[in-house]
Amino acid sequence: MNADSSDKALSERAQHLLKALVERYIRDGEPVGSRTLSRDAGLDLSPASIRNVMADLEELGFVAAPHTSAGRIPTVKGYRLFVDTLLTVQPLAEQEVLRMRSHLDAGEANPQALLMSASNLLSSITHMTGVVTVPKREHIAWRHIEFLPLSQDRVLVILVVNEGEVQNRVLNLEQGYDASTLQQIGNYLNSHFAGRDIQSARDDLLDEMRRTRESMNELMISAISMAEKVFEARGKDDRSYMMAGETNLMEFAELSDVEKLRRLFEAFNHKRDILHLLDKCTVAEGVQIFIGEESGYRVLDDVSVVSAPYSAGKDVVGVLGVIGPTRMAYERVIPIVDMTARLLSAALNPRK
Amino acid sequence: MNADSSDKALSERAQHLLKALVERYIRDGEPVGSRTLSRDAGLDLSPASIRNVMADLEELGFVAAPHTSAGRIPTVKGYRLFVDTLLTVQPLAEQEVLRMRSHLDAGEANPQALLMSASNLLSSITHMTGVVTVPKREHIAWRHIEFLPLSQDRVLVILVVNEGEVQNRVLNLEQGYDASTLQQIGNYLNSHFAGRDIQSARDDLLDEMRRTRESMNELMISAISMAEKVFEARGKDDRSYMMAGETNLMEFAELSDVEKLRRLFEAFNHKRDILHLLDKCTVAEGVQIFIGEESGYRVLDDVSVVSAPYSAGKDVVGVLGVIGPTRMAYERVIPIVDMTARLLSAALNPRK
DNA sequence: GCTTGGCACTCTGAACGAACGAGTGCCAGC
DNA sequence: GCTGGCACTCGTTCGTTCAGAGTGCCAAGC
Repeated sequence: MNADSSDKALSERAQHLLKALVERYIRDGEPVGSRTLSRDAGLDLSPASIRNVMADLEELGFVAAPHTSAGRIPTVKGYRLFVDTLLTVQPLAEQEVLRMRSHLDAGEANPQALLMSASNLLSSITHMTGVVTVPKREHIAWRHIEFLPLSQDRVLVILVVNEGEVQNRVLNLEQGYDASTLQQIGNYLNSHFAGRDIQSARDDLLDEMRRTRESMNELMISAISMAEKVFEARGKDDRSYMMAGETNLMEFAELSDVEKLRRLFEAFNHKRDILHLLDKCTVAEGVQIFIGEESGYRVLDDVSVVSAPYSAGKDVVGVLGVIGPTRMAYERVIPIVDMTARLLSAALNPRK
Repeated sequence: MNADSSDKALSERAQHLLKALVERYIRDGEPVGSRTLSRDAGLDLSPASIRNVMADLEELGFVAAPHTSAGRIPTVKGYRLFVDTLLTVQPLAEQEVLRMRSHLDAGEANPQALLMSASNLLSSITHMTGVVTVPKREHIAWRHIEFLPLSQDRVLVILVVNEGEVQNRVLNLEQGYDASTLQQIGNYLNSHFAGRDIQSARDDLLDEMRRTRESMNELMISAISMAEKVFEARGKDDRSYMMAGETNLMEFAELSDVEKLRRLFEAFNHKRDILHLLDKCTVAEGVQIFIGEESGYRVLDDVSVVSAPYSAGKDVVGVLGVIGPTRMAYERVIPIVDMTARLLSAALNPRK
């Protein structure tokens, strides 16, 4: 009917058949032929009629045939239409939500452990790879800093921020400090900055450093330089993520190429590309999906990413998601990712 | 000559040929035929003679032929003899040692980072997987404990032991404590136990708990219970390891079977088997090698583990090593593992 | 008595073609 | 516009063939 490829004019029937085809392909992983659809789609059409529709769908780029005498498989464009408008999301059973909640709670109040737990949850119930970015907060609240002398010129700095996130680092100094001096520095910093935003604390410190310069007592200079180093350290490995279930991906037939797997796993290790992609999801409202090449990263050509932002308080602070083969059960994965994001947000929310 | 299979009586020539065969096979990865050895082994023998020797070696179980018309490949027993008595270890070049040392030092004084760095070093220069167990010390020195209130019933405990190893954990308590009470508990514990062995500190605490029982003030009881929980936490994830370069293993042709790789990677994640194996190496003097099935763990049937214990001070505290295909360049890997263990020991040694 | 050339034999892997099955595209008829 | 029919196209599988590599064994030679 429509010779040009304006997507709007997809007939009711074509949509229904595309949906049936995608669902079937996701289930079996094999190209779907016209005979199968004739039996399966519930439209009471002969294979020949279906072939006509298929020819249209192929011309419009929604499906493709691996070779002349094979059935059709969805293209990325086909998957996209499917998840955007055709897919019927299966809401999670009450019981399943409870199981997820209990998995996340599990007594572990430590934020790091909580993220790991969420990642594990995602990977275990989807049988794919779960990923959770480390929260990136606009405001990081200074809680406590502590300096411990290790030896003559080495000092251990422990910085606690937010709801009990602990960072530590060993500093090599030119000059030695005794325990009580370090204690004083710590006390000074804590009394001034506890509860405040760490960014502004940093600015204040730098400001003060500039203003008073020489006249400043030596204690303060060391305090600033130490605190500075801690900020730096925090800035660096801030953007990161937790992953779980990487090996799950090795069970999928479409990823049985060792070379592709290697590249994928290396991308997981280097984190950069994955982080860039996930960062894009921060702005989205709810679940966001990248299908195959849509992500724009070569290594992710053969997988899809289903992600959702999560928040702590009012602000979106991170993204979590699932990475799996393009041929995944989206109608199941989407609500799972969505719910995990909600549960994690709830767990991170300072309940009072 | 020797019809029975007593290994002692391997002729000089047989040993020489076995060595040549193993070296050749490690280099090329293909079964080695008699013609090749005739050209290559420098023995000036015809292929026919070599075939005779090969037949003997096969009967004794040192080599095997994948099929009738293929050359021979070493068996596990063959590799074993090779690494035990035939192999000529190539000492590391001075320059290489320096590069390794600088990689390890890299300014990072934090013990955790140091271990990771060693693991990375191993994997990057061998192109295989590096592993370093977290140190298990006989004596863990209590350095500092700190209690921070997070909310009404949640307290963050930070425990510092040894040379700046920081552990933290969030405790959920029935009863609330205010900041100054927590401070007092911390002060009490630190003044009593700083510098002492953590095991004995624990015993003392338990002792004291038993002796004074009711009469004990509430502060102390909470101190003990908190400390106890920290000990527990420490005990649990104590035995662990750092790994690097897992993906390197995916480049080896002999490990191109995705299913095998999956099992191997899952073993890496579960840690249990690998830890058991590595623990065995603690007792060994120097470099210890497990070839294929020798390890006794199915998942490790297709790989070899080259390991060496490392120490801090006088005590052996951990093991590091390399995991790679059975067909690896042992003469190169052995000195690398050995040197890395020495360098790490040196870096961990409290230099004064 | 060890070493060696010769020779028959075995096995793998690649190349080839035939047979088969699945599925398509197209056309003519309803 | 739907449908049955038919020719056609591929991929897969299977058996066959052939070359190559390497062995085992035997008999001759030093």
